[in-house]
Amino acid sequence: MDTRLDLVFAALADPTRRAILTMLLEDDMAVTDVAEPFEMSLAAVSKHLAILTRAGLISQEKRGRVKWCKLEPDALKDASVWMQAFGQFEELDLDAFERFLDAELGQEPAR
Amino acid sequence: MDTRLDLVFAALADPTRRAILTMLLEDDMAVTDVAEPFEMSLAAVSKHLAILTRAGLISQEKRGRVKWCKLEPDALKDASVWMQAFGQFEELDLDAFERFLDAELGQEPAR
DNA sequence: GCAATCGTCAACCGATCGGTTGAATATGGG
DNA sequence: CCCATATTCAACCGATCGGTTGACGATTGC
Repeated sequence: MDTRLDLVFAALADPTRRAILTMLLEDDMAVTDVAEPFEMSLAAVSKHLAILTRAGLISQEKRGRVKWCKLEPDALKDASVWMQAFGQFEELDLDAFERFLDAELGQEPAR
Repeated sequence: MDTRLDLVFAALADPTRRAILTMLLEDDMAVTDVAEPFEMSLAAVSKHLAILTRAGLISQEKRGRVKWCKLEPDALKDASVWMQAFGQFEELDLDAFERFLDAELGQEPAR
C-alpha cells in the first residue's frame, strides 16, 4: 500500500546508507569512490546503492563505464511530511541541527 | 555508534508500527486495544510495541493488569533533524501534509 | 478462591538482510 | 587487440524479522 514509505525508512535504518547519503550531499560520486571509505566489499556497497535507488533516495546514471550516484532529496519529503504529524516540528530546532551537522560532517563514515 | 537513529528508522519502516503510532496520536491505549484492529495475534502486536519502545517512540506503563502505551514524539526529533540536512524542507509543504493527513486518518490501519 | 482477562515468553517458521567470494559483463586506454 | 578498470550477478552464509502457537505469570472481579 504505502510501500514507498516502507522503502525510504528501511533504507535510512542502516548507518552505512545514511553515511553514503551524507557523502552524496557534497557531490555526485562514482560507485567505486562511494565504496572507498568503507571496510566492506564493493559488491556490498553496490547493494546498498541499489537499496537507496529502489527507495528513490538516489539515482544512478551510467556514463561510460562509470555509474554516477546522485542524491534525490525529494524522496525524503514524503517521509518528512509523515513525521510532521507527531512532533510539532514546525519550529525547526536550529541549534540541534547545527550540532548535528558538526557531528555528522566531522566524523568519517567508516563502519 | 548512532544506534538510536537505526532503531527509530527501523521502527518506522513497518506499516503496522506506523499505524500504531497514528492511533496513539489520538490517545493513550492499552495493548489489547492497540491490537484490536489488526489481523494478527496479540503476541505479534506486543512485539511491535516492544520495538517501538526500544526505539523510544512510545513508552509503556503498567497500571494494574493493563499496560498503557503512550506516544513519545521527542524520539522523532533526532530523526527529523537528521533529515533536514537533505531536502531543504524549511518550507514545509502544507498541501502535501494535509493530503497526507486525509489519507492517513481516513484509512483503517488493518494489514 | 477461582475463573477470566491482560500481556509476555519461548520455540518455531519462512523470508529478508547484510555481508562474503568468485565469476561475468561492459567499457576504456594504449 | 588486450589488459585494466568499473560494476553487477549468483550463490552462499549466519543473523534478524515478522509472524504463529501454546504455555505461562499477574491481576482482577465475583
